[in-house]
Amino acid sequence: MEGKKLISATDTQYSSVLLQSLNEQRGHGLFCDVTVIVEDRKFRAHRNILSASSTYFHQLFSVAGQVVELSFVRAEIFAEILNYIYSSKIISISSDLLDELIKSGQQLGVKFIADLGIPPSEGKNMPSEGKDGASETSTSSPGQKDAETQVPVIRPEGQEVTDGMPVITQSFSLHGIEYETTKITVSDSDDEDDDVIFCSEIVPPKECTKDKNSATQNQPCPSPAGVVSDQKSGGSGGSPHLTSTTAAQKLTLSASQLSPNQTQSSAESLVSGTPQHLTPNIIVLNKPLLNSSLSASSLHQTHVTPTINLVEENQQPSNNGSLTEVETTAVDDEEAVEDDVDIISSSSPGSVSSSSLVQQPSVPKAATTEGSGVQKKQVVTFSQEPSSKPGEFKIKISDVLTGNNKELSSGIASKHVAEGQKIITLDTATEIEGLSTGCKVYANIGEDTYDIVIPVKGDSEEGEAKADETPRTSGGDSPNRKRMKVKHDDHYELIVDGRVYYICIVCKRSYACLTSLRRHFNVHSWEKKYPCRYCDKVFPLAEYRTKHEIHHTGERRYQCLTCGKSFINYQITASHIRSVHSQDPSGDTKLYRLHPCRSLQIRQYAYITDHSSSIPVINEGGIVYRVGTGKDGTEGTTSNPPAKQITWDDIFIPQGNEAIFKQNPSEGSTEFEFVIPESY
DNA sequence: AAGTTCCTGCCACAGAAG
DNA sequence: CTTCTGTGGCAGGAACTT
Repeated sequence: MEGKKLISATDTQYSSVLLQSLNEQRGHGLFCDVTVIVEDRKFRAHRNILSASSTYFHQLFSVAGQVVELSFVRAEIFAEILNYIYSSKIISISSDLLDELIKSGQQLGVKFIADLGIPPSEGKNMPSEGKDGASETSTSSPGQKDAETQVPVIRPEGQEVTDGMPVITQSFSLHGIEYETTKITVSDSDDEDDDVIFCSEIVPPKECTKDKNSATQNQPCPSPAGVVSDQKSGGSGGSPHLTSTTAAQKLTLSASQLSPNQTQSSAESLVSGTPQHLTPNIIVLNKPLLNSSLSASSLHQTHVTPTINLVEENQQPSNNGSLTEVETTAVDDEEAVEDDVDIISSSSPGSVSSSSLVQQPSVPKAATTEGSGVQKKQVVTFSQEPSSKPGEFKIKISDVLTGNNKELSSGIASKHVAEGQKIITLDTATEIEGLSTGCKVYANIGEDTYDIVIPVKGDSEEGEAKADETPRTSGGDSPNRKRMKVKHDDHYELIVDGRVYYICIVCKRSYACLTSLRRHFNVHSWEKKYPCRYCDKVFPLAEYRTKHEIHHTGERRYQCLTCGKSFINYQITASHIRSVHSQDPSGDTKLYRLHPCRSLQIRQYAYITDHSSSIPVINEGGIVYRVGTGKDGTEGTTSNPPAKQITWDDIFIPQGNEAIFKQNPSEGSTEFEFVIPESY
């Protein structure tokens, strides 16, 4: 041993080469495992890279899936940030975007960018907690106000600061900075590679904020989900954030109505939610009645919205906590990870933050509030939905503010702040889902107690947090996984009077049937896409496509038994029966006949996924055709996998790939053997 | 007003797993 | 064979578009 020399070698080029390589991969979409949707653009990237560079993503990916939507940053800005992440450089960015860039950098927890503009001197004092500090000061500092005046410190290259503060130089290199990845201990299993998580922010970009009020009607910020082709934003799916105003979610908006300061506060909290964590928190979920009423527009305000206490069961039963709040005592370690309450949330207050639940007329009688000792979350509100069916009402778990305005919150907030505790405001149930997987959450509404069950990650349904025996096999396709069973983190469950409702984590719609929710969720995730074979439209639901295609084929399956006329769909048929025959089509007697579908093969399990192959193949009813080249509609045999695979780009990207779906039926393409129904 | 699309509970079917 | 899960059609109401 003695005689041997120990040799060390450092490849100084390695990191840069590696980064460059990764960037190239990104450029080609190679190995990208996450899609970040910002406005109407989507960015493919690598989770590892993002999470390593951004505390925000680090946390987000512990719960998010393959698709993430950010609404608090503009695409243009995000592109810059992404470029930085993959190149360590910010190149020639317009100075007027700097403020926004910095702000976004703060929100995303990209230290270098977040720290741009902070004078070195100040920088030194920057809390290592990066985001934390940033968040608190963010609203006031660098980003906004000094905007123009605040010119980032620019120094000659050689003069870099070694204390870790970034300096703007020509090359923008970061020296001496150590990202504290350590603080992020959250990482639990990460694996969730499920569906989609839409992230929005409390303080939306100016433009967005402005319209907030009108947000209900329009989408202030472009939404990705809707993104797709011509489709009308897939209904609700559209943009979960800010927008959705579908009936089911009429309640939303709340956040948007928040007063400036409210918004701000929440903003802070959100921001803080980003990178900081691991602090015992008080989760305050609540929302001022006033606001709620406002927000919900006319709908409910007449009704006084009761305050709900959400109680999250904690390991520690004994929790004093007054009704209003309870602090989350440090949870057991084991669970601590999973619980990081603060983490999460990507949802935005400003965004859709209400959950609606159709409740049965007969509301349960107070199930005893079991949550005796537990962590309580002061929560939110509810509202009765006048327009709903009698007896129905919607539960709204809405935005929360850090205690400043509400009676409750305020008290609490200050109190705990004083105690040095962190008050995390969670807005919407999204957070609940994010933080309490596996925990039971109760919502006490008036006399009644409802359970909110966050399905254990990994095993979707069956509500009751099945203690997650198998922390999910996650992406890791464990061999014994049931038929490609997909893990879904697409919902949480709310149990009302023994009845389970499935709440979409994205838009908060409630469903009585999990299958309905699953089906619905695709409008958010677009995990599967159903392209029309006649035109370039793509649908998130097979049925939509089917109905749409019927219009291409012209088949009229619905026949009026009274006059014999045939119609394309039920609606027209019913309309005809009502107007012409003055009868009620939905009555007991069948007034129409539905002929079997002849032009389209029914029940074809053909859809497309993002998965792999780049060669689109579609298999419909035993016919396999290639849609890529547009040349020959090679027909194959049935047994081929029914997958028509294309990438996100094929769908989302603009006009470029339209060809893919253009089948040009007019050419009499042989691929389609549609039978023109006689009735037509 | 008519037509079209969306939504969601319900149901049946198909295929994989046990 | 049974069970579980995914898938998709249907009804019928609602919202949206033309």
